[in-house]
Amino acid sequence: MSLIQIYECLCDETRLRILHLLQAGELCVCHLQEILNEPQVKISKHLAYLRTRGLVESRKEANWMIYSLPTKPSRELAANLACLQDCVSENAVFRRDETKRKQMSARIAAESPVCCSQKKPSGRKAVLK
Amino acid sequence: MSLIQIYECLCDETRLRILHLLQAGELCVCHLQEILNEPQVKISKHLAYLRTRGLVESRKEANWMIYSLPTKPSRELAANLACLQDCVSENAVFRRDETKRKQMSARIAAESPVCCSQKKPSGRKAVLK
DNA sequence: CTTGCATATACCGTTAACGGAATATACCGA
DNA sequence: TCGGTATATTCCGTTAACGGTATATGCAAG
Repeated sequence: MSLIQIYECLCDETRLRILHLLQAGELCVCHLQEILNEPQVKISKHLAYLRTRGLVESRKEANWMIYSLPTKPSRELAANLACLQDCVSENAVFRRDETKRKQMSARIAAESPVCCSQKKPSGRKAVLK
Repeated sequence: MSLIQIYECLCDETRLRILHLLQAGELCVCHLQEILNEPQVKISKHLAYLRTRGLVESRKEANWMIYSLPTKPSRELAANLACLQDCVSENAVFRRDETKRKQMSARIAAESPVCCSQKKPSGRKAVLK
């Protein structure tokens, strides 16, 4: 993971929003989809982009893929993620993402057995640590 | 100058080296050319790329164009330039650029009336503040 | 006003990012 | 095994970055 590759990953707003959200903790694809309000394929492809370059890690849980920031980020990555947090801390789009994330967490915590799409209770739920 | 645009500017090694060098002070194109050892057109185009996005400023002096970092950088730019400095401080390529810059400055200070190409003394010299 | 140097721009080919549509895969519950 | 949900991948068209070659512009010395 080179410095240039890090910057390449930071060149897209969707990826910036994903990275910003993941700094508050791991998320599955459908939750990202809900928060960012973007089509699944778009989220999925940006996550693949980030994963192949080592900016995020993923683990499988049932049929969800849960994405998170690396447990051991390089010095360059850590520095740039910190810088990103600083840069977007007052940005409306990123703040709204945070808010939506909190609302979603609250909904999940309230035991509403809904994962993402709010279509039907399914008895299943992505469990985030 | 958006945050995304800043990251786009940071995606290329030549541009990173230019920005890193400019943090130690302004430079003209031919000096950058000498330090980076890259063709003139490449340097010039990357400088134009940076200039149109507000990452560098330029002023004309005789027939030299002298490039520098913005006198009033945005918060995002300042943060990312600081981050860049931190990230490359131990990188061989960037350190070598610094060394070459110092050698060049010493040569100029020693009154060798040569601007860049070392071809012929011309009696002219780019004067850096 | 011509010559030479410094710099910028136009043109071209190659490559990769990006988004969307469609499809494939994987897993779970019934 | 079947249907549905979550996610990934393939295909495709558009766009922009990048590097190189050639050329143009601007300026200064003589």
